[in-house]
Amino acid sequence: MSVARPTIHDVAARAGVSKSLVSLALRGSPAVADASRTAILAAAAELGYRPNAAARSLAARSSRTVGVLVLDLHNPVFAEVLDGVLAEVRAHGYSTMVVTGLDPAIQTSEIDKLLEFQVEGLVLVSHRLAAAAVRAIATETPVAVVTRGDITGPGIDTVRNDDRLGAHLAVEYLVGLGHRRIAHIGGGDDPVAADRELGYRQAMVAAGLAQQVRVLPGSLDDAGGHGAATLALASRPRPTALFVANDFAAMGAMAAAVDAGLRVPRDVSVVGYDGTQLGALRSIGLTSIAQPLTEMGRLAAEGLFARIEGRRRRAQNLVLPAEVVVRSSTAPPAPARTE
Amino acid sequence: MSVARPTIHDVAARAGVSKSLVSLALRGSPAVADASRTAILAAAAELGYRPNAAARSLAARSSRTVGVLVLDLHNPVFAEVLDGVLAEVRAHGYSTMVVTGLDPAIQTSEIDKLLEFQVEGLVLVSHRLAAAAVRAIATETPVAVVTRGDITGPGIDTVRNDDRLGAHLAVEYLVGLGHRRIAHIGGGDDPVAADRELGYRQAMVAAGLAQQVRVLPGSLDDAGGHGAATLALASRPRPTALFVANDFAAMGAMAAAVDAGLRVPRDVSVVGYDGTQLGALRSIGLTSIAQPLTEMGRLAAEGLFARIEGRRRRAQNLVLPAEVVVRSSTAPPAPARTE
DNA sequence: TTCCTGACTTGGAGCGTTCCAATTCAGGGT
DNA sequence: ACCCTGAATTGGAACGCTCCAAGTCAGGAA
Repeated sequence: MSVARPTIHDVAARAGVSKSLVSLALRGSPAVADASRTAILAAAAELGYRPNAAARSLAARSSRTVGVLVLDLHNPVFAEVLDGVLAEVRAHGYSTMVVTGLDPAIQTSEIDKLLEFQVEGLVLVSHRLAAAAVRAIATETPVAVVTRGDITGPGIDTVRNDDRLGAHLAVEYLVGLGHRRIAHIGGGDDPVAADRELGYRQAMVAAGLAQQVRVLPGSLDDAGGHGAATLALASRPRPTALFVANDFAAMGAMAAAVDAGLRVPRDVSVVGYDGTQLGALRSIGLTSIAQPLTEMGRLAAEGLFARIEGRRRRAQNLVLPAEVVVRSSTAPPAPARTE
Repeated sequence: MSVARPTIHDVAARAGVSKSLVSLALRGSPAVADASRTAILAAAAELGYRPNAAARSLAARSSRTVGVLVLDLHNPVFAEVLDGVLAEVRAHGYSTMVVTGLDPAIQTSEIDKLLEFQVEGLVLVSHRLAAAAVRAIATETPVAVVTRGDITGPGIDTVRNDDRLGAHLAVEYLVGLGHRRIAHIGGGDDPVAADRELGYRQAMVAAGLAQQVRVLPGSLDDAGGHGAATLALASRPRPTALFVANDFAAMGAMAAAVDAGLRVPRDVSVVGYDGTQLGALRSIGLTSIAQPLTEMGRLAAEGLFARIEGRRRRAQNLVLPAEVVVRSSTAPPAPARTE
């Protein structure tokens, strides 16, 4: 391609000043005389000069970049969190390097790359790393974990919603509608899913429905929700409502209901978790426990900057409220029949 | 955080060799004696040495990184394209820097950042840049554009599907089912959407249905599809099938049908475009014209490396086939009534 | 005039690597 | 004993920038 990009030297030569002054002018130092500044900017524009980030990073001993690891870009949850992170990072004039990987091994290698780039902080959105790995990373650079709160330590901020409380909200909402046979479709061994399941159990007991507790093992995706819901809906007495571990799986559960010849919400109500924009699509209309995903991303980044800029030293563990967002997948149960 | 990371000098001192040999050993040069290599690797491990990417990039005059711009991470189309890009880039031992931005101004500033990082190539997934801007970028670094083929020039590869042909497939498939009143929900002024609309018109004429051509202006999202479909379904005679500009909008259209008291596919068939995993969700089951999204991403990256490595100089414009993926949103039209 | 001051400007020393030419050194051939 | 060779290793010069101590220079005070 283009041979030899112009450097700061070329700009200096063209403007008839020293490279140091060019550096100063380009970074907006007020000490530069107006005439010099004008000449330098003109020369830079004429040459199509573009600063070399690697050189700047090396010389300034600062990359002005934060890294972000997201579990899976297919799940819209992560896109929403990312919105918040990116906006906040941009507001601070930093760059973001985004990497992904479902597999922990890939996650580790991607994080290594970020650290080699000398990122000044790391946001982990739903990682699958071992606690020891996260703590090790936190000794090198500030870390903020979004959606999980189970790993803490010096240098590790967390931002999450209270999944247990969210599950309570779901159960209470369904109970309020008149449901009693409320089954839960679990999300596998994910720590977040475990909390939601626990919250479900506690809330059922608190509502005097200990007898009705029913948990079907599923997973956090479409297929898992479909499979578990199929089983749940085939059992007798059939549940009148399903509280599913996340929106993605809830969509599978809704399909399972249709496949079983049931109508949502007339025959069975479905509640998801996350409050993704996906569930808000008109053809889905999923009632869900909504987390403030974008805000969580924003807060994670904000917290990171507080540490990068030395405004805070202690780790911060934020817990944000979740709320029931009612759409069209829930309704009071059909009047009791002789089941 | 951690003060002063160990450098190659520290490793050299610890292993009792010169920094040059450390550099050689770390990069796996066969010229290094086994004993030295072992000592160096051990020293590096003990110190927790991590190479500095900025320094390497500067000294080697190569960042071994490619940049990727995606329009919008919320649309699963892009996640699928990204899968292909990331896999191919990783296979070449390069890193990827992903940036996003719906707004052309943000896209431009993000691309500037990528260029400052000295990326060695750029993949643009559904950008919204002016042709002149893309051509300017292509003078600095190889560019591959995915999903659009309207901007060409030296240094610009394109990978897309034939949207016009895909639209033909959709119409022919619906005609084959027996549909005649097939309306099209357009996707706005996007060049991709324009091709799909054109293909629809041509295919209708080719099928002898010139009289039935009906195009409703919409957009490439849920709301646009919903609005346009509502209008289409309210008109008389009502279309028996809707061919919608993309999957996202098609989901809105399906919802509009339900809202109008119609059932899909009994009363109206819906065909989308893109073949996203979203449409494959069990509760949606959208028939769609599927593009090989991941493969397109992979090919774009592969083409980029062909240019980075100097194996090819001329621009390449790939057009991949699309295919009808039949799911549950289409069926033969209901037997004709006296409409 | 001389000195001082403050506003600008500058050269050079890094930053942590890679790359290259040059050096060392053991062993084999003579 | 001497030269040659090739394998292994090395020092130093970049790479393009930032940062700092030091320099220049006009104009005002003495």
